[in-house]
Amino acid sequence: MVSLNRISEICGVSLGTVSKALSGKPGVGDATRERILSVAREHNYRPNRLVHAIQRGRSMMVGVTCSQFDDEFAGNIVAGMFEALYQDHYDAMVIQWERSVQDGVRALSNLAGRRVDGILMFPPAAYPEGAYLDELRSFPNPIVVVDQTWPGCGYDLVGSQDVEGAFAATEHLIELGHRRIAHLGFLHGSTGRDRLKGFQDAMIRHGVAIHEKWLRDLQSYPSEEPYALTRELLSGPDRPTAIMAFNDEVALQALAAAADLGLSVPGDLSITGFGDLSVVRHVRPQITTVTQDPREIGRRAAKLLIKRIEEKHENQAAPAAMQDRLPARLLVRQSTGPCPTAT
Amino acid sequence: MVSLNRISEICGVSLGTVSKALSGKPGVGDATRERILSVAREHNYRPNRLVHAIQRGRSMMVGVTCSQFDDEFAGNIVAGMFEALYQDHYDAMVIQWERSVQDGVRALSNLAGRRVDGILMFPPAAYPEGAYLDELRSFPNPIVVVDQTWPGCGYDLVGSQDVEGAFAATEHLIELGHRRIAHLGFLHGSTGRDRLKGFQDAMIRHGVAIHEKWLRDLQSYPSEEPYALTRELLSGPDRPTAIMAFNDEVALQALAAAADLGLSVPGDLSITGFGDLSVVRHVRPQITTVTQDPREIGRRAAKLLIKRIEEKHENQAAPAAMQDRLPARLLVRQSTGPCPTAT
DNA sequence: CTGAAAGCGCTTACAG
DNA sequence: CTGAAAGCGCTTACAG
Repeated sequence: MVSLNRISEICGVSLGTVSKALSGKPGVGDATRERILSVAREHNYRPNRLVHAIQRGRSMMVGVTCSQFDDEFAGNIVAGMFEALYQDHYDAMVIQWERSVQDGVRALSNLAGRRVDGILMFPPAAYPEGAYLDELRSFPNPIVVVDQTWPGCGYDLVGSQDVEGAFAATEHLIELGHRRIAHLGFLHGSTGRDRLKGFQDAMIRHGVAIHEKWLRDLQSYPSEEPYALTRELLSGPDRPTAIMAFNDEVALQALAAAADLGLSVPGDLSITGFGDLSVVRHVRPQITTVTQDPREIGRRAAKLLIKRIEEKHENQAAPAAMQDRLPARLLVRQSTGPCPTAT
Repeated sequence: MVSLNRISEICGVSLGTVSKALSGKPGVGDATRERILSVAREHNYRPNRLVHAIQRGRSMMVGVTCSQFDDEFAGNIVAGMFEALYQDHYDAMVIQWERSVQDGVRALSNLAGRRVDGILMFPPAAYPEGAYLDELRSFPNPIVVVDQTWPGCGYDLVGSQDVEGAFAATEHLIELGHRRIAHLGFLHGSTGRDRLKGFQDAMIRHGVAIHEKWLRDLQSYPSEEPYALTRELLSGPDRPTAIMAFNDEVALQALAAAADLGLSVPGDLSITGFGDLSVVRHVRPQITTVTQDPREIGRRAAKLLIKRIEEKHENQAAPAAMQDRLPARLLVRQSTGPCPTAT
């Protein structure tokens, strides 16, 4: 790539003149400007944005850490982030979280070394600890956490109303007459714990007994574990009539397990998911679920981060961390139905 | 973030000495080095990698353009890329392709402005044209295209053996006795055209007639169109006994359409997918499909790009563009079975 | 209108 | 062992 210097040589003018001409600043003769512009075009000159970043002390680059892209939810969050970042002329440097946790210090210090103006963090269930967390805390610019948080996190969060969504799903099952409701949860993460809380709240509110034996906690996820746990749950003599699953993918596996056991859904068993992935519409029965708006979560997180960056640049005092949780609404489809009459 | 300059002030030594001390170069007294290191640590100093990039003429950053992250296939490709990039100490700047095509010149010129050392391109079906393609051609560094290509592309490609995979799937249906085989294709993209070719090759090889009326071309994808097209295909008096779908998501919708029409799969209808997404294992019947290895595709693409970058840096002549296509194997599951006896 | 100089944050020969 | 200077690719006051 040609440099300004090279162009100034070619045109026989000084560096400063070329700079002014190319950035459209006044104070350059028309003929000179024309000549410079045409030479620049001919050589395909692009101003080096790394230099801008150094000079201004702002890279206009944001770090995005994400544990996995391979599902629709994460993908849409990231897509929403990109949308908002692009609008405000920020670029995104992406690092994969698993890696960054494993080899955390290097990945994070990379981000600091590149002088990113902030970090959008989509954390995995295994939240950061130890040296990694120290490195994170030493990062000098704003951080916004997305979807999931952890004890003592202290950063801004944009996520979903997990408690409320789970409450609505549970209430729906109760209103259908179900009393024997299992919960297939994922308690390693804050969203899973929130959803369990929504479940418990609804059960208590409606005076329905919670049976420990029907409460499960996924240990490794994603995996085939939800399928196995569901089979186990449904194989005993004393089985639940409804299962509230941590999310759509878990619900999908629960559905498969029910099918393999010859149980009809929703005839024998009702199942709810969480997230409204497109796949739950393409499956029969279509799964009753709770909507989330990952795209909007991503957008809002990026906008909030940009706001924090601006605030910091104007030397405003850092405001207290906030939580922005988007509504999660119940979407009734085909996988839930009236409780089968007890035998 | 403190600068070297600031640290040299604090320590009362020159810039050069600080630089040498922090980068572990010889020629600094032990006491001085200790003092500098401790001050740097205390102030959380991170060398500014943007400066390195300018000085070396290498940013150690690669641009990744991707149309969508919201599916497992794309997500794993990107994950594979990150894995290989990280190993060789490259970072990734990611831009979303839809955006970059729409507003193409800005996004690409961004990449050039950031001086990325190369581009990993995961193109959408709507391949680049016009001003965008011009901008792409003017990009001075290596480019590797992934999964899908376009007429006159001219860049290295890492993808799958789409023709062979589709051939195997079709042959499988033929061997099950099917003769009335529909193809739900997506001919806007090269992968779709390749899969159609594999289909045609197998049909011709086995002397099975291809019926135009059972050949469909999805216009908008992703969408609900596959569902609608399948219903149409299956509703006439003269319906196929097997459908070969462009990919797993299309197959999933075909399965839903069949279920809604009361057709049993594979009793009345056989369906094949392509891609081996995890969801096709969690659905009943599990879908017969063709495996792809997106993670390895991503890894290889990144490695190839890095190789090209090194070659270029050693002033080697640019080698001819190559295609690296990974095996796509047939995976028989539950959605394909013997052709029902004609009535 | 044009140029020379300082500076952003570094590294790397080269003096002392 | 330590420092001063040049240079990477720019921008921005400030002279002329």
